[in-house]
Amino acid sequence: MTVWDRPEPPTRPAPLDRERIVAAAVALADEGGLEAVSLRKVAARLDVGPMRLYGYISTKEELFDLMVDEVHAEILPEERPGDWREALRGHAHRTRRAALRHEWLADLLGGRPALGPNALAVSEATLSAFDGRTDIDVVMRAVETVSAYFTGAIRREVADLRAERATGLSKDEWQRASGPYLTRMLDTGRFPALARLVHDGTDVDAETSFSTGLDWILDAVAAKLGEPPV
Amino acid sequence: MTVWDRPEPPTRPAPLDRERIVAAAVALADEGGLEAVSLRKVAARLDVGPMRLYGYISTKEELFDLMVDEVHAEILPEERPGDWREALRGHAHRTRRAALRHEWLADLLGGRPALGPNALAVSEATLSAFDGRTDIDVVMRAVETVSAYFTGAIRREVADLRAERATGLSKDEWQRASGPYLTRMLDTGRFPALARLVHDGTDVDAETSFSTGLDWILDAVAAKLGEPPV
DNA sequence: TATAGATAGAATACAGTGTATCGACATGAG
DNA sequence: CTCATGTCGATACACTGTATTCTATCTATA
Repeated sequence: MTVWDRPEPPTRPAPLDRERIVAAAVALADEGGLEAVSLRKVAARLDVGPMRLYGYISTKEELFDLMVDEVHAEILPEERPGDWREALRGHAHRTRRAALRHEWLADLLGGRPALGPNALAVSEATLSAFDGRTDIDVVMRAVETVSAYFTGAIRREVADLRAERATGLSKDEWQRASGPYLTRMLDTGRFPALARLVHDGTDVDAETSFSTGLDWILDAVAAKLGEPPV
Repeated sequence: MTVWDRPEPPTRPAPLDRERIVAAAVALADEGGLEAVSLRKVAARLDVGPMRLYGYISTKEELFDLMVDEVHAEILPEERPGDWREALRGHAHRTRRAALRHEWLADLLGGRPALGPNALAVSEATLSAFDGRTDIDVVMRAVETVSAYFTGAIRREVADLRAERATGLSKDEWQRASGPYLTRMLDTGRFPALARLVHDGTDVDAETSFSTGLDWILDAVAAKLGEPPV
């Protein structure tokens, strides 16, 4: 009679709590996207009836909010940023990387105010890089502008990624050669400027494009904060 | 026997087409948000069985795409913009206004590539304001940056609007006084920079904030396009 | 004209969804 | 031991997107 043939005790399910629920939901979303997250599936993954969840969560939207806050833990900077520029840039890039790890984040980003503790901590970290500044309205505008930018940019990047994946073609192939509908549209001659851009524009990788736009905005912010232009 | 007592002919339903379907869907969404749009309700509004729609649309997502393109008709500029700056600014503001008329647009914006004819026409209009420029990569980055910004900014604005509406409180009241959860969080002292900003920051109306951020970015773009700083 | 075939449309069906409600059971208090 | 309380599971409801199947109506041919 060893450990191995002795039957395990009737494994009473590990006690439920929000953390476990959110973790299960995140796992599901990572695997199959947001639409793979259903309360029934989350519950199943925890060996629990669907209704149990309502003891910890009052609606599915709330679960989504919790998921968003959960990944904000990954967005927290590890060390104090050197200056405000580094803080804003880091915030943007870490959010982007989190969204590439959890693509469903792109669907939720900006969809509702993010007020969870981790999200607040992220804001705090970013803002604290502006400590000592008195022009706090400019600071506020700066943070808002940058986060509007990266929200939009990340959404677009993920959207493009999915579209690309759906056709199984590389972006280059898709845009230039085959993508039959778009090619046809551009060939109508109704969109000359657009056609020229698609045809002659060099396409840069997503990260560079993200960074470039971000840096432009940071330059603008610097100007508004009264720093001398480079 | 007048027209009035003569029974109408058995009103055979107006012939179905995409336009009518999309219009019905948009109407539903305007009234009750995106979640009020179900194929059954759209069909019902057209006095038609749900399955009829599949002759014109192959999936619900496709319907959403069509809806997005439909409102892009409202985003088309009425007259040719004076210069690129006016073009970009106009594009942003018209998109914002469209999203305030059709809040559900905020949920869809940036969620998938917008390639419908109207969306393409909007891009074309914007791009054509750069006609004659040879630095087309810079132009591309400029357009992308600006549209990333307004996508994100619009989403946040609508999200805030809804949150505000949900509590029935004015933004001011909500942020400062009652919003019990947030106040409690800020009172923990864990978010001093954030607390200070919420407390001391003057809150400007959404439109001004949108415009300000946009203008900053346009300034940055101008710099990159090699125009002298103001 | 009669009949076969094609086709458009409705009805039904299925596998899921979020969530309200209700009933059993366990646990703690008197 | 009894009773109250409160937790948890099962059941139920109204709805979703979409596949399939059936039934009329129209077309074309014999």
